[in-house]
Amino acid sequence: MGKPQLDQVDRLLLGTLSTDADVSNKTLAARLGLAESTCAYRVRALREAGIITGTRAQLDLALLGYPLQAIIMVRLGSHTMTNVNQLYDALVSAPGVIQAFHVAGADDFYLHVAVENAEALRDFVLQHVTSHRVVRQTETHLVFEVRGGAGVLAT
Amino acid sequence: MGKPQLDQVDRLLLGTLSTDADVSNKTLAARLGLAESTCAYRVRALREAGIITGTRAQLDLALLGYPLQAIIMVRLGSHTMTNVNQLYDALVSAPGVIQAFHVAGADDFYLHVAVENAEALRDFVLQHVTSHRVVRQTETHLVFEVRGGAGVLAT
DNA sequence: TGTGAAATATAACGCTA
DNA sequence: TAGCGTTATATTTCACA
Repeated sequence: MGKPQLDQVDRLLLGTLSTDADVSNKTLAARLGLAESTCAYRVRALREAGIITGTRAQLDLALLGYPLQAIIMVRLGSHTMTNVNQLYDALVSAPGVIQAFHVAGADDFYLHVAVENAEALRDFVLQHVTSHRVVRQTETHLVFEVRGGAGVLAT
Repeated sequence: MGKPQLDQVDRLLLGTLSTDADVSNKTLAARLGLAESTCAYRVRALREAGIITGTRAQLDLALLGYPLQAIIMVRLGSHTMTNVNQLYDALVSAPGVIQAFHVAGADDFYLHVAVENAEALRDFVLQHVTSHRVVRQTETHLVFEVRGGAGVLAT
């Protein structure tokens, strides 16, 4: 499976689906001026090529009762491979974690979390982050707002 | 429209759909032991309540030709409301931006970006970030890996 | 690309607890 | 009020021409 060849139509399809995967094949085809069968075929091909890895429902976290978001920067004291991987596994499975970035630099992980309130945020850090021995330091930054970006297909 | 009352079934539905929104209503109902009509009704209700805001296709950015990801921290020199908002608007519409966080603390924005290579990353910062007068400083951190977290429904 | 048959989704209905 | 099962209608999916 070599590098897939993507034309402009594929990029338009991906751009649309990455914004709204609910569009029916019918309207998707009409929007791009494709035959329905062709459109369905191309979307399926993009899935089989692994370009589209899946689709996810987006949730309103505030309405769900988690109106407070934060980025928690996590710095380790020891960087053996097992330490890093075990902590990573633990962090991504902690309840409230939306995304976990393993990064280069002074910090090792950035955690994007959503919680009920400030108290829950404090408890999260204590229970799921600093409770790990290997964690040397954390820094918690309140998130005012998150916006989805234009993505890589905006050009 | 007050605060919606979510029971355990709703939380299971949301947990499933936020992981894989492609499941058919039929299998979704079977998995939770609901009648198909009930299942469809509840999902629709969650949409109408605004809990489910939409669904998005997830893309494999590396396969798409953007194998390099980074977090760019952006610090402003002036924080008037118009400055902040105008920059925010510009940043989220810059090609390659996956997400933009407006945060509290020394930095103002964290940008999660995906690019073709290191050169493109440099160009992105120069063209779409530091080119704005109001930007005083940036700090770019390479992302080794991103993982989706357990989410808020993991409990 | 177009077509047609099978599968599925949607929405409305009445019935029950 | 919420769940269920059943309809009829619309739509999607898939294999094939």
